[in-house]
Amino acid sequence: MFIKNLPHKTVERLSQYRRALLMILSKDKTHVFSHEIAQMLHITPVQVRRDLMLIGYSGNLRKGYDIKELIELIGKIIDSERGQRVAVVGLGNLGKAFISYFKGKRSKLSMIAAFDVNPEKINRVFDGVPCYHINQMTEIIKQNNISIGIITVPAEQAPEIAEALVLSGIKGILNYTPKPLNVPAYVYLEEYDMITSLEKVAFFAKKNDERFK
Amino acid sequence: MFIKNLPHKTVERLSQYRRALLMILSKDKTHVFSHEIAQMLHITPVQVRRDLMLIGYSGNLRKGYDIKELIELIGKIIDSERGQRVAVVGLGNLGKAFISYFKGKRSKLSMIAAFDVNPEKINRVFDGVPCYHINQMTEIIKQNNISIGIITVPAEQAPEIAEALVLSGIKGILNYTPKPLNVPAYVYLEEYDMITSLEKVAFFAKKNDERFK
DNA sequence: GTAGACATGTTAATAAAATCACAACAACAA
DNA sequence: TTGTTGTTGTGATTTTATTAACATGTCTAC
Repeated sequence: MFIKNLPHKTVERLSQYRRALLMILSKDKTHVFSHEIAQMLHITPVQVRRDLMLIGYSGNLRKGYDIKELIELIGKIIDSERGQRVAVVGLGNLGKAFISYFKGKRSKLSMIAAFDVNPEKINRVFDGVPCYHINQMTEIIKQNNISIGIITVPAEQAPEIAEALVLSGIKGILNYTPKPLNVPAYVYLEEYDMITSLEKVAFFAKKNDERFK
Repeated sequence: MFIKNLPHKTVERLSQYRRALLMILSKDKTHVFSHEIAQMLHITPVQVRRDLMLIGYSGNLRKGYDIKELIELIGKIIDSERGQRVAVVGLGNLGKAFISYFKGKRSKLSMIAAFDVNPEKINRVFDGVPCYHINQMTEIIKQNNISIGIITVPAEQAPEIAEALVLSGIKGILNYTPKPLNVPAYVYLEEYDMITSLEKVAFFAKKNDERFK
């Protein structure tokens, strides 16, 4: 399903809507109102309705949105029909954390492999995900048609890893190192840096504190 | 130092500018141009200049910006003069990852404590940070005047932890669980969810792939 | 039926963020 | 002196994201 130019933020929220909806599916409810979704995610009902409008979904005026239908539609939009395979590069604490978080989330994304250089980790399975030596990365990525890579190695190594991923034919990279990466335009890159986030919190916490004093 | 209403994104970038600048301080350079900073972070030079304008810093027309001065000024703006103390709640893989990342970053933020319920972790020190039982959280937070909390516990427990943090007098929370939290307005809350990020990458990777084919 | 309560869907308005475009200026070379 | 180059600083514009406002529709109560 194709919808032209879905805003970045909307894509993020769709992912969250889906998860929230999956959580309430169990509770024998079949429909949900925009204000209920909004409350779960602490955003406004208008925001929810606008997002759903953008993906062309219409709810029932009296009953709200059909939960199952909506979950399915979101899937059609954000998931790739044939699924996408993911690998984590760097099986340190963060790599492990990611795999654990990921586990059990059924979806079109599957975590196929981890890569590391530590001999104690290689050829072992962590939380269902096998770990290989980084030397084998290109080979395994191509073999398994892995299209998304998550970088959780030490910062200095990030650029070479990124380059290798790109050469292996990866389509998207999620970079958790503080080192900004350079990738060609046909590879989608998302970067997140914990320290920046923390400093941001620190700044606004301080500011808030002054304001409310 | 007070500057009214610095945009969120600018605050994030200031943190990154500072880190980038600290990295090049060593290399006997004393000045830097906006396009150099921009290149390091993969943004535009205009963006850099605009941000610096917002914090009221003026460079030298011919030499660029004085690195030391700029680092200092950024510190004056985003750091709290008396420093801020941080605690991690949940010493699982993610909690550990955060502490490791944090280590060695000199700054006005200090990582004071971790909390967990696992007896094997309690009363031990991980990467220089002592771990206590969650029961002691309020007490230790107050004692040490900790003002920022990072939540890395399993999602179900996040709301109660958040509430406890707020009651303990925390001023800012960084929530890594997928559970959206509710906090009073005087507490600054930042949320980040790895799965959402991954799904976003997956979506745009897929889209990019179609577009460039 | 018809008024009231309460949803959705959407256009319009506003706010936040990024970019464009260019004036102003310093150093240098001819 | 005068042009050339390459920079900063910033008003104007554009783009992206959010919020307001309200028309429209459906059920319920009377």
